[in-house]
Amino acid sequence: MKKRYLVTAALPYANGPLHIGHLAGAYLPADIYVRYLRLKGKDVVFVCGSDEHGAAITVKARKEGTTPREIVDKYHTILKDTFEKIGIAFDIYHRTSEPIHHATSQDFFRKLYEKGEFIEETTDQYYDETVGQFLADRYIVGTCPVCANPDAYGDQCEKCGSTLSPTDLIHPKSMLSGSVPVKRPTKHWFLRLDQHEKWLREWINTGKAGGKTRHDPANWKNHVLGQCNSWLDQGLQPRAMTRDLEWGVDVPPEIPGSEGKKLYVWLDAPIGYISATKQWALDHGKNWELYWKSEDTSLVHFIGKDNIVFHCLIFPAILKAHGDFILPVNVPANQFLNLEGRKLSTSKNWAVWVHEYCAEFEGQEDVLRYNMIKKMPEQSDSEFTWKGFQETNNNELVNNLANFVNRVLVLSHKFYGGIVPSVNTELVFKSGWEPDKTGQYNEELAILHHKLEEMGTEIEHFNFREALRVVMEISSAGNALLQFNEPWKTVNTNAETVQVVMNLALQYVAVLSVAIRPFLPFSADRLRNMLNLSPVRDNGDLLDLLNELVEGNPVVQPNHALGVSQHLFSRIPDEVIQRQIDKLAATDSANQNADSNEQPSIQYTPVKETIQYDDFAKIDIRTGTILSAEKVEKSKKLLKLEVDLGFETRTILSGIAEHYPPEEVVGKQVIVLANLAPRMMMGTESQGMILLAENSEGKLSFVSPTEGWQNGMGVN
RNA sequence: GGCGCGAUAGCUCAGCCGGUUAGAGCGUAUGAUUCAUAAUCAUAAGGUCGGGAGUUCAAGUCUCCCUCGCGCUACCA
Repeated sequence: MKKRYLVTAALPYANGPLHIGHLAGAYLPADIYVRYLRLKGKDVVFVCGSDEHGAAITVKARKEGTTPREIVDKYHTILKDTFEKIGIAFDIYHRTSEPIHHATSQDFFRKLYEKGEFIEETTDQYYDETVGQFLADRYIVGTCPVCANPDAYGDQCEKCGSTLSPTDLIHPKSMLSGSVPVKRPTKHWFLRLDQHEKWLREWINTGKAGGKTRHDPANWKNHVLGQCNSWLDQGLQPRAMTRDLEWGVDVPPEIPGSEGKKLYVWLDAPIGYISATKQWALDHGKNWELYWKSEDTSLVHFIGKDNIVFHCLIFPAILKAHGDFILPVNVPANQFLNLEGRKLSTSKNWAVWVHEYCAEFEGQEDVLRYNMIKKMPEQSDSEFTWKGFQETNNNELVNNLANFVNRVLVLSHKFYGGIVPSVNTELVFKSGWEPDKTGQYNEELAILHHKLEEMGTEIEHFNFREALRVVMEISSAGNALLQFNEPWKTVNTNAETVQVVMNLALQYVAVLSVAIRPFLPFSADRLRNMLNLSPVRDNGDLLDLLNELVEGNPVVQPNHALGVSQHLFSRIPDEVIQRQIDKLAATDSANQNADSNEQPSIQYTPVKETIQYDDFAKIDIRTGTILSAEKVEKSKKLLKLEVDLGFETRTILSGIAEHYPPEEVVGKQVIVLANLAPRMMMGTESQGMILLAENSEGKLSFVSPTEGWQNGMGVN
């Protein structure tokens, strides 16, 4: 194990609140890991913060008639507050709008620039001529080519979730002015990822970089390695590190051509981890560089699977390009959590919002945490259901854990007036670990020690579900210990043995009060209080506990006066669950209403700029007949058509494969744009364009003369 | 279309470099028990390991093909 740890959790984007998918994906595993390390007395810093830049925030601000600043302030506050309420124990929750972050990322950019890590490249981007501005992907709306949603953004369709690029949109429109954007060249700085491919490949697959072993790939998750290699095998391309944006970190002004350019999220967000660490160090009189530049530090990024290549390839490349920084030792990305059989969706409001949960289930934060851990999508996507939430709470937290604690405390008060009995360690009794096993006091403490170590090993390997299961085993064994020995029956006939059993049961409870701390921090505190023990300190308390147990020493001493038992967890009745299920159903029907309301209001695209007859006269449109059609290999949308124009036969590629099977279009008479410059697509030259009518849902229909017509005739 | 990951008991998931009758938790059934929030404990039933072919003395575990889910990514005049 390394000397110190720096743990990061993905920066949540400050344009919406936190839902359970975020929690189960990144924040909870990170929190458990960090709390565990602290319990083991490790030097660990846990950083996170709001990601507050980018076009989506400006778009949202524009929509709501407010400023980006107000948007990020609002959500930063909600996010920070939610994390606190649900017990995610960051050392610092920072934000990327802070000056220290702007300075840090500019320094980073400057360094890479000076080292010649960038190439400048000019590309065509959509530009809005009426407002004189380049358009970010999110500033362009149009019809989604997949689901025909007329309000899809240039980077993503929020209705069907497809990832898009602005050129995918069927009728692109600028969100700023409503005008049709034009393509215009713009210069940006690209990181030479291609030059980093070789060492990244070695580092990912062998753990070696710069001749030193940095990590063991066997400890990385399959899907993480798989996705990285998928990218590496396809060849890394230079990646733009800047954008034409209005809301973000400026490219350092002394760099020529920097006006109007902002750092792209690839740089901005991960450097947020660094600036957060800097701010934390300032606040606590520490040296941030120890955590980012010392080989003794273990850097771990907790993220969701959508962020894998970014944290495993791009950010490491950036760190390496800079030269002074360490690389992550693991990136334990989780998969996705579904809700009641469907993907979580912020825009469809298909989610359980953590801040709402905290308000509606006050004091039951740990119940959500417990469920999230049980359903953590560690290896594959998983599913949260309210019914399952209720069942795990009632069956495991109430019936098993809380009940065990309660019966031990109640019996202790009943038998000994709440004073921990002393023990004769020579006596034997029935062990709770398996039926018919004989127990002995010190042996049982050793088993507890072993279980805690097992829990720790699982956490260190990012197997949080398994770790939690091990903890619950202690509670089950405790219940069995009572069951087998039946102290309520034998307290008078075999008082001495009952004292040993009850004392041991209290040791179980005390061990649990520490063991559950990383998972259920609020309950751990309550339990300590019930035991009348000081709260667990996040500073080596587990280490101390392990040391005592291995020596055969009890962790609650004889004669210690216990506190009063309260219920650690309460049963959740059907009505409460039903209310949540109804709430989701209401969301569902609201969505459906919204859908059906949209149907009648067809959005007509605005008529294009007026042209002169001469412009039209340049266009040569002819009648033609499709002779043959076949699917273009490796393409989803393209059909390769042979079209008879009378005077000649043309090969034309047309993006209609999703609308028409090839056999259905053969023989159809069509209208062809005949003097369009030929263009190579998928290795074939397309010599024209078939004209099709398109409706508001993106469906296509051939246009042809109403009567049979000769081929090659003009259309005017 | 390409690539990656996944598909194992009713449910949620473990199964490392192939090796005895495939595991856990929850649920279910039966029995025991009553200190405890009708909680607990024991025992049992339940799987042709997504489908098909192959390699091997031996395959959930390796290879190939197919189906489904999820993610990344390409083409879209």
